[in-house]
Amino acid sequence: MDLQRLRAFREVARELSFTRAARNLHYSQPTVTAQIKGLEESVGTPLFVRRGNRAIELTAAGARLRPYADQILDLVEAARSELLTRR
Amino acid sequence: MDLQRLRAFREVARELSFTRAARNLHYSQPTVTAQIKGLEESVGTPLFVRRGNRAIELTAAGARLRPYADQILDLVEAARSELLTRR
DNA sequence: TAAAAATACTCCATAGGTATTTTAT
DNA sequence: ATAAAATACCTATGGAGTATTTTTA
Repeated sequence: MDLQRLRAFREVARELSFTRAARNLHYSQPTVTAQIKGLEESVGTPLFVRRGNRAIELTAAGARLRPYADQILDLVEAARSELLTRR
Repeated sequence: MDLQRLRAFREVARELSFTRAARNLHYSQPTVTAQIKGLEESVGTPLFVRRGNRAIELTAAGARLRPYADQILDLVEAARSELLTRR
């Protein structure tokens, strides 16, 4: 569970597509696939249900993770601008 | 700004010592030094004031970062146990 | 059959370590 | 003089890419 993977997760969850998420994040599709796979391994459970070329969907675990990912990444953003603004 | 470095930062801020933080985190002292250096570069400002063998202290920026680091890492922990407990 | 995801592979950057030097009390 | 941090150096892992194959609607 690292921030890069959480960002990938957030984007894939938003887009429900590895390919579109990859485009938005400026990664290749296999890289995003690997990032999600890595995150799934690190949390010990699948986060998306895959179905070939059809749209993917969140698992129950994925749905539970989502708000945490959002909060964490928002906080990271807040921390960063806290440090920048008051320099 | 990644989670590993935030963990190092939290521990160094707690201990006010790279050496003790390294011991607690099961890293070598140079590794923790490098982690903090990397974090400082990534946020663009020093987080600790060094003084040779004397105790180090937080800079103003370090002090501002601290509560964010704590919150972020607590949330990560919460997310992890959320996924584990309700499996 | 066409789209999207998965796999196979390659390469390089970086994260970690050990050994040593520098610094400040 | 000594304790702590910084630096130099080396290695191995993993994160990124491209090319290709597999899958299923």
